[in-house]
Amino acid sequence: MILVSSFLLQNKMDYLDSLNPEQRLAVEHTDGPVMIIAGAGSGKTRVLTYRIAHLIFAKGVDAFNILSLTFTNKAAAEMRHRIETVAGLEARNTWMGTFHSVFAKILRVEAPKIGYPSNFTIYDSDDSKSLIRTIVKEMRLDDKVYKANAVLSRISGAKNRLITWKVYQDDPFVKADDEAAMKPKMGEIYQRYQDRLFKAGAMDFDDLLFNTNILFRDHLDVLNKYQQRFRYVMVDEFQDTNLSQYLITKKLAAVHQNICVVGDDAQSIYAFRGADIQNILNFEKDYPDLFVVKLEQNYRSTKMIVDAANSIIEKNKAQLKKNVWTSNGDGDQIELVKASTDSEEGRIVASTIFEERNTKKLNNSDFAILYRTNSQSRAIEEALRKLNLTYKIVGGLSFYQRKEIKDLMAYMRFTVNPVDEEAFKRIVNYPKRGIGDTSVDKILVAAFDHDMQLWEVVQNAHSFIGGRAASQLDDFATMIKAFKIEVERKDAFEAASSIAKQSGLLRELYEDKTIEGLNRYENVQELLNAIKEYVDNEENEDKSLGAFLQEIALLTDNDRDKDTTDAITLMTIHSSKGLEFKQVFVVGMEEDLFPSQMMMQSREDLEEERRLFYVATTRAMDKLYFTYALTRYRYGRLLNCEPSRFLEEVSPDCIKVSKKVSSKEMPGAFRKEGVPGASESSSGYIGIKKKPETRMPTAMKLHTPSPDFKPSNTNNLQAEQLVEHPKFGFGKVQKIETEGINRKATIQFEHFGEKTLLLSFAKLRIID
DNA sequence: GCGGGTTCTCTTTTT
DNA sequence: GAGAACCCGC
Repeated sequence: MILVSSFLLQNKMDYLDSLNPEQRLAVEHTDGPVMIIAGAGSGKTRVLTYRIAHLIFAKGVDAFNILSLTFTNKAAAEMRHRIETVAGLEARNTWMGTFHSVFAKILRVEAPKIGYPSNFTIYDSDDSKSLIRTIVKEMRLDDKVYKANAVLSRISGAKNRLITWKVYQDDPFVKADDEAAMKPKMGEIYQRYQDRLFKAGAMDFDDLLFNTNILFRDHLDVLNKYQQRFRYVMVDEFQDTNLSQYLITKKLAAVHQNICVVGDDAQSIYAFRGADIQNILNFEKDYPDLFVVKLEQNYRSTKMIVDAANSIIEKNKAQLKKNVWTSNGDGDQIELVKASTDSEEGRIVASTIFEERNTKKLNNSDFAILYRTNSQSRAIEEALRKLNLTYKIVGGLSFYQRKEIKDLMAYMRFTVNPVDEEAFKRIVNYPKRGIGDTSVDKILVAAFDHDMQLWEVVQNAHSFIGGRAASQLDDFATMIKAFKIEVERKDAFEAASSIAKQSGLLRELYEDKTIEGLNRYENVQELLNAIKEYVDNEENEDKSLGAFLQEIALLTDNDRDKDTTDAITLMTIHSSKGLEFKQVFVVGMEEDLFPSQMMMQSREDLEEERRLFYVATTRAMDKLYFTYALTRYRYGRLLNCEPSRFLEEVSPDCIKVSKKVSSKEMPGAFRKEGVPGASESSSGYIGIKKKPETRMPTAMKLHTPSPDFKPSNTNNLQAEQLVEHPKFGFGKVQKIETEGINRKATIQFEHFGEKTLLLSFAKLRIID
């Protein structure tokens, strides 16, 4: 054992020599608070890996005392793999995982302390939304006003900032906000939602973090236990942490103060999930004796790509100063490709890959196609299939979101935790057993009225509902009881197989002989295989079904083992973070698509989209393409598209207009205008058509709201009134229109011209 | 309670 | 364009 260690140590020391001075500092400065600002392609994962190895070998730290938090399971798996190659099996005891998975694991042990069962269920966002819909219905509210998505994101935002429903309801600012949005019942929905989750023994994604905070706040002995255990805490992708996550890490590191955060503010792209870029910008304030290292040398990309990326990101105001540079070769300019339609865009991308692959002897896996939204993959896929190019899609509709998978999982969930309301509703009448919506409603109402547990009501169905449905429910309860016994006695795989068969689910699918039906059947088999693998894996100590469910609830499609065949990668820019490819296509570079129109509410939003653009750009090692289409099918409609404003923000020296342009439409129409400074191509000068009036002037500074800005109740807003908008500044109401249940106000703003705003969204201050 | 047809809604990113 | 919600007749 000692021999092995010293051999690895020797090995590691060789590796140390291969690091540049900054990387080495980041690895060797192990104690006290450290912030590593790691520019794109600066060898961040390598540094993190060696840092852990260094802790174990050079400093003699027990791997058991190291906690390493990442954002995706994939990143965690990658890190674990790399550490084992550098530091050997000893590193296995390091706690490594996503925030959600690590704290779910802790909560599984400690949950009873805060009143939850240890076999609590984790609700995914579909479950959450369904529960919200139920609550909105029960409260007899308009589900067009209280849309599940909007309500959930509001609640999620509150939880990520550790605002309880009580605080939420008592806060006058929140109240004013909700009233201005004409959603005054939001606080009550939050309260009921939380109550129902609790009764169902369930936590949503945000609760895993929220409740960890509660646990650490109310049970100092528990906090102390983990503080002692995690002597070294590391956080990767720190720019994407939200307040809830940040406070957990801060608490954990409070005793030993060995906290190391790694991140790049320029790659912060998860504000919609509550990530707060201020965490990284203000980290220094929390730790005055902070040691900061900047990794600025990019090892990944050509000089051209690094320059282009820098020219993009420098437009942002909110950022830490750094100077990313590379000693790599110049490389080619970025190719800008215009297509007439989205399908032509796909064709050009596919044929370019086909040619490049053959002339440069590249593999499919050297190419990636990145887009802003998942729905854009369709047109690209079609084109790739026509040329027989192998591709794989990362993300998109997840395996775990498929109906058949959720159905089987719901059976397993309900068996393990028979108060899980969402699981119950899913399976009680599937396959059909004559228990309709009316009976289900009666059961739920009975549980609510008598303040009884769902499972108790189901077992005593005769006392609450009559006739046929009651005896059907008896059979259902008997079946679940049988499942419970199986779960207790057998391992996850045996129990799950038995549940799949006995429930009739497998038969139901088997009888469907359509292609989709066959697919569904195979998917269920695949899930069972996954369970088998889980059981067979030596590393998993707890082989119960409950343990497996815990594990799987936090997996996403990105984490599933894909075939290792050589394939082109298609994914959203968000999923591409941390990856690299020789050639990258960023498709759909159209205004309103990228930057997304939904995002364009404020300067902060624009800056986040720009960071996303930066992330996309810096994935490429050798060659980068931007493509856009002049028309695109979206939601079944053919839209006219404007090229993205981002195209104009890239340094003109870095872009050339591609020869691969629209076959149907040659550039005559746009010959006069053009990308400022873009070089000419042999086939003509293709430019960017401008329509400035549809754009928010980027150069113009957005209004800063008055210090006492507070949205007014806009129910009685009328024409001629003066208002202040937090982003657009002062303006005068022109007219108010009612469209269905929506009210719209047309406002003439001092600096931004006339805008029509939906009153349920706009936060306006009425000036008396 | 069920099945089939139709209408409506949501179209941003993920743990 | 897809999936959920809704409606209607049996």
